[in-house]
Amino acid sequence: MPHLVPKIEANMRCGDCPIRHRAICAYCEPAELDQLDDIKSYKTYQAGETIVWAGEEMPLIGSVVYGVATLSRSLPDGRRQMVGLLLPSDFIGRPGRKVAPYDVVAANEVMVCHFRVDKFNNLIDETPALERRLLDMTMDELDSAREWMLLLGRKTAREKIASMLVIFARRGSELSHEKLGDGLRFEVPLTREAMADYLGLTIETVSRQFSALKKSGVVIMEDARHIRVPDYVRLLDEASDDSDGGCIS
Amino acid sequence: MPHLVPKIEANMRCGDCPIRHRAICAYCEPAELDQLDDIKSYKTYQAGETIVWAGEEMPLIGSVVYGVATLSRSLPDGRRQMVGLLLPSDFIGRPGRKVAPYDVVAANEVMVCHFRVDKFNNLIDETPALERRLLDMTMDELDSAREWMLLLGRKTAREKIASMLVIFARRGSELSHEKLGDGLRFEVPLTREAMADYLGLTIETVSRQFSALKKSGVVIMEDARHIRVPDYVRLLDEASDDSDGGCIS
DNA sequence: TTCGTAACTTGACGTAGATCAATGTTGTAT
DNA sequence: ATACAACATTGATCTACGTCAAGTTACGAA
Repeated sequence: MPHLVPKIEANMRCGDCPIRHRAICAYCEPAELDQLDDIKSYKTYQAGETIVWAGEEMPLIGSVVYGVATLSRSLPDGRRQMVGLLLPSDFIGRPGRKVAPYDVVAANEVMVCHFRVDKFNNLIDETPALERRLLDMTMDELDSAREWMLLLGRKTAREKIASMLVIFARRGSELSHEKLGDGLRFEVPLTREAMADYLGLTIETVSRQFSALKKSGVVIMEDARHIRVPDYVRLLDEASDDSDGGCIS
Repeated sequence: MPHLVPKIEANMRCGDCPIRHRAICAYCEPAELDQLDDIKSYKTYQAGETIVWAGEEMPLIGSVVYGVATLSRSLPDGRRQMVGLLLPSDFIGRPGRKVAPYDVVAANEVMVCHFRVDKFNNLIDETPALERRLLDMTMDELDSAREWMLLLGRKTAREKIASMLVIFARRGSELSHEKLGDGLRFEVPLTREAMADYLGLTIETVSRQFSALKKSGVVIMEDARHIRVPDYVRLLDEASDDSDGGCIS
């Protein structure tokens, strides 16, 4: 499979890392980056591979460098809900935590920057820049989790799909450095099943709503995984979102 | 309305505060508590009163001292989803945030320990004990938000009600210092409407599921707001929860 | 090229929970 | 006591989404 993944070497230094300014290390000084360099290593996972098993010992602390990973929980009978989507620069793990509460699964090929768990736990206690960054990232995560609660509890299937597409559109425009707007084209980085778990729906409903949005002309589907949005505001409208990517902070 | 609220004076010192060891101040030394004392004041709100309006300037940073407050978001057409329940010691606000993203509404009589916003923002930058506590609390919140996502996305109405009752039961046994177990009696601190918003249901469904749980003998309803649980494990079972209040951390 | 499998789509039908509409209950003000 | 309003319950009906069951499509292996 040919893929457009940045060429990242196993020996890359933190200072050259593509997520340097958005990840846990964003507030670090060069000297602090050196310390991170000493305790990190890169590892890639294939699509579908489980990175962390819920209920087992937390094997890693780290950051997503590229790719998309999913965070999910299950009920005893197997019903499954995704509780987070990990995009490049997102943090995996919780300092001091022994047991993983969620499954982390690679949706694509994913590269993770691993930190040695014990070393990282020590480092974060001594490095305010790391702790502060983690606080800010955790609060952002909490805000998105809460926004997702609104989606799960109150939105219709169609609104759920549209909301998700807005997220993918934002991510796509970030990756391609294109401005969000009409005629936008982007990839859907999840299977129908993963999307169903993300949205609290079934595969069939996801599929039907895609077809419905296509029929209404809100999206044009090049294939099952590639979408074009002729009218971005129309899509936002379908999502029934209040604030359109407005003021954060 | 006679109520069993602790006698808390407006001039109470942080060292005497009932939430001293669980709130944002939990890790503070006496000298740091003195600093908090200087920038705080207590205020009470009546049931139904809005403490913070979503979209307006964030008027406060603080902690719930007693009572229950709700955190919620709405869609433009009025659909409403509660995204958090604020119990004693829970923190309100986000350092540095200018605009409130959620409504905060008192469900009962609520006392809040207000910090002066600008002073608190300065203090947290200088006080690792505060920042670390906020990080830990925020991560706990994130875990509960994600657990709630599982509930909203995948649980049936009956499981949702049972899960909520487990939360109330835990809170009740905490307040009364009784051990969780059979024959437990506790108060439901929310109206049917607030519960519906919490669970992503309608009032009618909430009411019907209460009746159904009553008919099955899972709960005994003394009145609409007071519940007795003859068999606590049975209730846990109805909630289909995986971990029964097991290992946190 | 054909086969096999995983991902996806579509249709027919069933159902949990929403909606609409009374009715009952509780607490407070008069 | 009475009246009113907020809160809660219950019933009848509707519908969005789930379930079950065929098909397609895409794609890598032989």
